[in-house]
Amino acid sequence: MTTIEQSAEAPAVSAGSDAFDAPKRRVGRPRKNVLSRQLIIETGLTLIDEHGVEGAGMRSVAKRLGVRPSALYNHVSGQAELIAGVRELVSDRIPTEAFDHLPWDEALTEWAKVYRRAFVAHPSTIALLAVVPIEGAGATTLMYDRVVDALVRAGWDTSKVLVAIVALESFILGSALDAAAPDDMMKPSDDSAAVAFAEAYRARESALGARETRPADASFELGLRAMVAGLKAEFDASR
Amino acid sequence: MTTIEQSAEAPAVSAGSDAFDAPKRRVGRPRKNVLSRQLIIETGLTLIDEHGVEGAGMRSVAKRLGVRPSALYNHVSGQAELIAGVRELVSDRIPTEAFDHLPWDEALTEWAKVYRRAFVAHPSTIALLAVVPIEGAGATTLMYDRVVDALVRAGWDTSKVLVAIVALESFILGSALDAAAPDDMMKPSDDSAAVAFAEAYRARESALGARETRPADASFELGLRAMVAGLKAEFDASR
DNA sequence: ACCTGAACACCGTTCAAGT
DNA sequence: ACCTGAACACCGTTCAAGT
Repeated sequence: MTTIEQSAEAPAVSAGSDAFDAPKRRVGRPRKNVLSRQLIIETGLTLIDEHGVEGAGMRSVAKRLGVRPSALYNHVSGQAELIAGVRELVSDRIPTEAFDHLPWDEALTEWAKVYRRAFVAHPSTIALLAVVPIEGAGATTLMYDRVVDALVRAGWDTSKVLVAIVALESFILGSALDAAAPDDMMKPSDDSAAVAFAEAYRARESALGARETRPADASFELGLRAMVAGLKAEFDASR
Repeated sequence: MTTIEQSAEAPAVSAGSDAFDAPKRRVGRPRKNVLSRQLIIETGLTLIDEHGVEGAGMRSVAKRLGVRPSALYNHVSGQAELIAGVRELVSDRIPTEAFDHLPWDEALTEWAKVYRRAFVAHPSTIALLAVVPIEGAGATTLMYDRVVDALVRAGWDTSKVLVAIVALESFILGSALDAAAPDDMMKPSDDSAAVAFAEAYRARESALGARETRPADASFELGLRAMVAGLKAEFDASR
């Protein structure tokens, strides 16, 4: 209400510089479409990368596209579909070629790394997608299919393979979430009563500082090594 | 605005049944405080449990407490502090006694289970807390201290112990996130081209259905076993 | 079919006024 | 110090009107 009144008060010069607002298009259907589902979703991802999840609302996407918010509803059903679309967009870029030429445990390690990297590149998306259900027909399902197929061929029990993949995926998403948080998220205060923790915090800092490694990356590497080794031990024992 | 006008239109009977709205309190400081920081945060958690995260906004908390939204700002700085408070409230309930009488690897397994359970009991909080920075002086830090102390006493390298704990924590939070999602989140459509995946999905279904186990629980158990075994192998090898 | 313009029903937060 | 009442600056979404 206020917003509308304000923009109605100053319809003057349309100041060209960096303004994404004030669509100067007259009413009625335009001769050529200015929007598409894909364009809207790509814009959503761009805005998420620039300003975080809360910067990618319907009104912000519309503004960036030089369009009124209501115009978006001709192409997406609402914000939920926008978010689901962004999720698919990000996960479509996760390669699975490692399973073509590597032993299953090494391929799984490679896959986990690129999987996590895809989401760490868009930190703000992580909390979102973990919650959004994937659509049954999407490219994400095809990625799972590739991984399942490779593990079954390698000798994994068909009824257990998904359990293992989901376990690994939980670790990947949790690690991506951790990577999205600031490095000093759990920095102890100087006068902290948690002396053992404070000591370990400092020891980690100097150990990682030498190698220029982020704490989140170090934890991911260690955890991935541990989990894959544990899975392999269980796999070997069962045959 | 609309809300205010509506409640002003019907100030009539104060209909007692299940109405939480329309505070019948006159202006000015009340003789006895009706609010407190703790009460506000506990109400926040209650509403999250009842209606999910989006059901616990400032206005909803105020309504449940029979108070105007602006009254909350006398006790919390805003929504961010409310959420951080809820996080602390949930994680304060995670016990660490297992470290008193069990070997480190078994204690770590127990801790992971109760840690995950605390958040699975409040599914909607999970995405939140993973992102919210913990306050340096809170009870969460003291929990970390307890775990670090136990592992160091057991012989863990001081510079590596936090790396391992954060790795395990990533898995725990990822698993809690997974448990919060519906069981059929990745159910393949009947005509899916992902045949290996669909086959594995059915095989998992019948294997777990026999034991009445949720898929998310099975993955957590397997992943936890694998990761702790992997950590133990690396620990044993390093001494 | 696909856009604008206007409105509806919400948010979180600020602040003066009252006790 | 701690509440109400009113307002400000936002949201997502709906829908009639225009082409």
